[in-house]
Amino acid sequence: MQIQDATDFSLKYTLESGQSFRWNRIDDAYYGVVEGRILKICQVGTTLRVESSTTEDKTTFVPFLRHYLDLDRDVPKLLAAVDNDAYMHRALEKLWGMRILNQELWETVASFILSQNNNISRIRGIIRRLSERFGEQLTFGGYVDYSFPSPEALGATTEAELLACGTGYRASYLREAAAAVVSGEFELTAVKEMSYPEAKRELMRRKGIGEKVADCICLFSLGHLAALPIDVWIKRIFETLYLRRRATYPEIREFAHGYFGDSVGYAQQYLFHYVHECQDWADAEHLSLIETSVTAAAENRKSVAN
DNA sequence: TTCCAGGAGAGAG
DNA sequence: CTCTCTCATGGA
Repeated sequence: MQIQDATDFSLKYTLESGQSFRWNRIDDAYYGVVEGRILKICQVGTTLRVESSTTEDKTTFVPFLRHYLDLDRDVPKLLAAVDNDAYMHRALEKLWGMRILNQELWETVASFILSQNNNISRIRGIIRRLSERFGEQLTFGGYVDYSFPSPEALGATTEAELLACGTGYRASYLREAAAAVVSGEFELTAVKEMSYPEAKRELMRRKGIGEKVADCICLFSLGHLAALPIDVWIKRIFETLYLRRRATYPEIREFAHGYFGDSVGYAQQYLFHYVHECQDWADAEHLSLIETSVTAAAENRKSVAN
């Protein structure tokens, strides 16, 4: 199966930017588990070659994939709207084509509950062990992986079993969220229909889901591009580059929304991954990129909006 | 060995 | 509202 028109798309940056924890690169192909099947995806130019471990109906599989990879959104247009300064411009150039995935809701809820006060490589390890232990085995040629565990599977475990997978103190958060989904108290299908503020508020009713994790779920699963997950890196980025002072989370949120607008979630993802790819992200040369343009860019945005 | 990581909850002020 | 302390884990 192929998608021929993957223009302005980078499989590498999309799958390696810390929004999904389930992809592995082997040579030039990416292997991952998406909603109960193993996918192998390979990008050559603007063509994506996709293979699945299960038999797929092309009429539904292609739209499913396009939505997962956010290929049906006019991302270049939206990125133009956040291209406000020379620093952001450099991030956009380096990571051009990175898109924000639309991932399955339960897996995203569970994954980002596990992400708190944790690092990406360790989150990946926890999710792999949970899937091995509580998911179902999938095979694709010689490649073996496991589906993400259902709410039923995780809700029925003990915290000791979750701890054995390395979840740490987040075990109770995960188990309780899973049990709430099973009982019907936590309605994921309803959350999908909600606006961004409603969905965020509903998600934050769960123990272990605060503002940052709720924003990750809204952005990486529900397609709410106004969501702005502020982790230690995003805080550091805005304090160092844009505000040039220590700032509270509400201050950062207010500035970022005013500066980048409705697609601040996309802007955030480019900045987040750029500083992870680039050790000298805050050297004098980089700092000068914003100094010269932040004021003008803010004025420009305001005049465009009016 | 200490520090850090896509933080959140509980408590105090 | 803001600040602080704690939480389990393992790689750097």
